[in-house]
Amino acid sequence: MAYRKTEAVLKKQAMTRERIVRAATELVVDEGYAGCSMAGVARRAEVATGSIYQFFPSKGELFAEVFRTAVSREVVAASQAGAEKLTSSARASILAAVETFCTRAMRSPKMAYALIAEPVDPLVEAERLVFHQSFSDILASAIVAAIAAGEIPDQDAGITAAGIVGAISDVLVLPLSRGDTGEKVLPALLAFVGRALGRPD
Amino acid sequence: MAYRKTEAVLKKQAMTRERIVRAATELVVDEGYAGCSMAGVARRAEVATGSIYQFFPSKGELFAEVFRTAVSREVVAASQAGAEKLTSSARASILAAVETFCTRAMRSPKMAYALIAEPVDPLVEAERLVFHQSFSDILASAIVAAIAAGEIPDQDAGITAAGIVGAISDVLVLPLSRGDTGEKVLPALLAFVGRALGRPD
DNA sequence: GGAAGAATTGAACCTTGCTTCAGACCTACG
DNA sequence: CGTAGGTCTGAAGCAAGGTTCAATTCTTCC
Repeated sequence: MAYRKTEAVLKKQAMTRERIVRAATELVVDEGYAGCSMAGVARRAEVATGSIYQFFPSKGELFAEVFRTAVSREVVAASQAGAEKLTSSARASILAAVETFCTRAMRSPKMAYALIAEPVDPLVEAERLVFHQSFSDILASAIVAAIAAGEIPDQDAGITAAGIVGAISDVLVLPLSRGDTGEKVLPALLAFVGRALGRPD
Repeated sequence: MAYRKTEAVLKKQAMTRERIVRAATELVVDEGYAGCSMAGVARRAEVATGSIYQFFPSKGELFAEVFRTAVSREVVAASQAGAEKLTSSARASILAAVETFCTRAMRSPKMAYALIAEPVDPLVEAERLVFHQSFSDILASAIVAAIAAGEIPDQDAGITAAGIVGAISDVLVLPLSRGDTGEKVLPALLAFVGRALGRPD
């Protein structure tokens, strides 16, 4: 046995892997999923196409990771924003989460469009479902809290949450797919969400 | 000149064309867009693969027509349902349109999923946007009427309409993608839409 | 330095399914 | 009938892009 992986090699590989994920992410941010090819990722990461396959078994798996990471980033940001407002009111907390999500989406429209609505392969599609679901779950628990606090009327929290996520998606999709910032829709969207939550009877 | 298209030939061709569109539509209803290949359409329509290209320049164009037809059918059904309730109240009219849409969607889940959310090619994707837009437009004008009638508070009708379409989509997507009927979500969804429209102050 | 073995390269390969097209078959009309 | 021209067939062609792999380069350790 004349060769054994050393610490340095492992570290270098980890960096390469990360560079690949970063390159793929940047490609989605810049061009959308449609503009992503393995060759393109390789070029941007400065590795050979074949090298990607040392770290990921397929294109689907690579981009599933890209999406998963992006999703978790967004979910954390939104739920943090919600948590910060929790002291004032449950309503405000929900609206803050929604607003944060929208603001961030408008900052990377291509990525947001990819996460929300762009056609992608099945493996990646699954991550998108996770995204809608995760975000919906955050809202749902906030909604449950708001109901308990008597701030909004009794309702099916899961449906309301899914409805809000859907409303955000559809309202943003057109602006986002154009690369437009769609800044002016935000107030109206927040008003919509506010009404959809309802007022205590 | 020893040949000139006769009435009978034209008629036969029109029938063939229609058979192709019908076969393609049935395929989407049965298998979703993912299960549609040109060979499959040809088999089902009992023509040769090549014959399809006598009527449609590409797969995208064929399915764009399939989607366009399906969309207009749904839009007509929903707006009719809305119009029928218009005498009672503008609110009721909007809710009737939404309910009709959902009920019909649940009857052909694969087609509904394809129209709402399934990954498709760009040409067909455009039709999907038209779908969301058309449905949104119907709701928007009903919403404008409701505002004018003082039944709901002043609001950006376009955003509310888009929000409602999005909410419907997202609430239905999970059930639909599973082929589930999702019957129990309808009341909660209608309640959501009702709240989102708002009550006069 | 050199042998053993791992990582990396990138051009060739392969798969999938849309599209084409040369030939067979019809239809119209003299 | 015959011929001119259209229509239909379905297997072959082809494009795009993901994946593979023989050759090369690098890493470890004696």
